[in-house]
Amino acid sequence: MALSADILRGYTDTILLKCLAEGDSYGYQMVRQIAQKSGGALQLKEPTLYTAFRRLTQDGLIDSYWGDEQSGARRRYYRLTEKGLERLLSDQQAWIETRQALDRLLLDENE
Amino acid sequence: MALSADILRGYTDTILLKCLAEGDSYGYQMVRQIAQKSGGALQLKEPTLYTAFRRLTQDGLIDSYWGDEQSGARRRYYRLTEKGLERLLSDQQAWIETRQALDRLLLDENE
DNA sequence: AATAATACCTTGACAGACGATGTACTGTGT
DNA sequence: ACACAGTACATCGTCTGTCAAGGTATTATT
Repeated sequence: MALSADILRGYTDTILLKCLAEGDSYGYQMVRQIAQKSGGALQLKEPTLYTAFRRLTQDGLIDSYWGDEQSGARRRYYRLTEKGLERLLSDQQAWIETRQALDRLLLDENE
Repeated sequence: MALSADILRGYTDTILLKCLAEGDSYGYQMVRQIAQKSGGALQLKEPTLYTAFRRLTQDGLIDSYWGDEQSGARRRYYRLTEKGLERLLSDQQAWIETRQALDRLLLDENE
């Protein structure tokens, strides 16, 4: 099973924030972390990823710095800001409420 | 709390199918039914609604007929088709899996 | 020397949600 | 009789997020 784009729309930002809450990371790695965590269900596409990074940076929810790799390609690391953490917490709460509302709207009463 | 647009994107169709699975209905009433069921969290907007009706009709998931109101404004009733019911069932299953994946991606392990 | 993998990034097209707006009829208060 | 709110239908144009396709550069493998 793969999660469709539209279904995820609106959650990518939160998914990225949560990912960074577990430690600084960089684009390519985050794609893999998220794929793994979702059991392969969510394969974030690169344009989606970098669009989100730009959005989150502009909103001051994350910032970034270049890693000093001795070998291999350069990496831009992203870091959660204080404001980003606050956003994450409120997004998590919103998810819990959304989940409950959608359960009521989509499923039968007795399940 | 109000569900934001992007969060719902991709679910409106399923929400409408589920609503019709409980009996034929018409636009205006469905908006109210859904608002009530979600505890006011989801106020479907009319352009969203009619765009969805067109989409679902085109896909053969619903069809419609004019009611014969003795008084009051005319109403276009919508009805779930066989194909629509099948889609609803698979959408419900998809939601359960999406919910689980998002739980893993958005929340901490111990909750 | 060619290929795959890692790692970054952008452009352009597409689809869904919705603010604004419009039509038409009914019911209510004055 | 008339204004106004409510019911009920519908569309246009804008905005936003996603992604297929494409591009650059470095390192590892064959």
